[in-house]
Amino acid sequence: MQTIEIPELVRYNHSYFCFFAVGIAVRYWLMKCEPSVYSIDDLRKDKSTIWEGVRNYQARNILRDDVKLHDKVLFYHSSANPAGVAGTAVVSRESFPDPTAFDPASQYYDRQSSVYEPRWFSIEVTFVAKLPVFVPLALLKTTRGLENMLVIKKGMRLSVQPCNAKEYNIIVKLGQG
DNA sequence: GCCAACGTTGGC
DNA sequence: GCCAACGTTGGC
Repeated sequence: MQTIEIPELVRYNHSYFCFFAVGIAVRYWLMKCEPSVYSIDDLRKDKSTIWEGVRNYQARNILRDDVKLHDKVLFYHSSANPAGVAGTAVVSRESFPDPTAFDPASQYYDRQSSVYEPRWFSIEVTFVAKLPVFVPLALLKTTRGLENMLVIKKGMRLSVQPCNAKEYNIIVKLGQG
């Protein structure tokens, strides 16, 4: 797939350009991971990783169809004490069949997923930064401008969630302390 | 297509 | 570890 780079365009904070840029502009995502499985420190060490093992259809569809090269990612630690945003990453490869689904030795193996008709999809993300100050969920819940984030909604379990530039920037700023 | 049972997620 | 909230499975 061909990528269209429009850094100059997105830099304009002007409604006409923003409207025009919809569809090709960089998108923003919040991606959950249990730090006991894979943390922001692991990503910093590895530099890049395959986002494998997503076995939820809604999240699968997002990974397969919506997450694009250069999209920005908030790396969220779930099931942690406390849970919250630990860092940022960037999408470095667009959707491809999740190799763990084909691997009988993997805990994510799915015999119903074939190479010819893959059921599950991955992307690759690359480390950008670890936030100097961890941004806990409790703070997300009380920060103005983040009211519409999915992650603060009760019962929201989607592991790959859309967010926007405003929310991303607020959280990154919180993470600077 | 309904829905109960079961499994998983994830905050606390 | 608890448990509420979901998502999936499978009998009917």
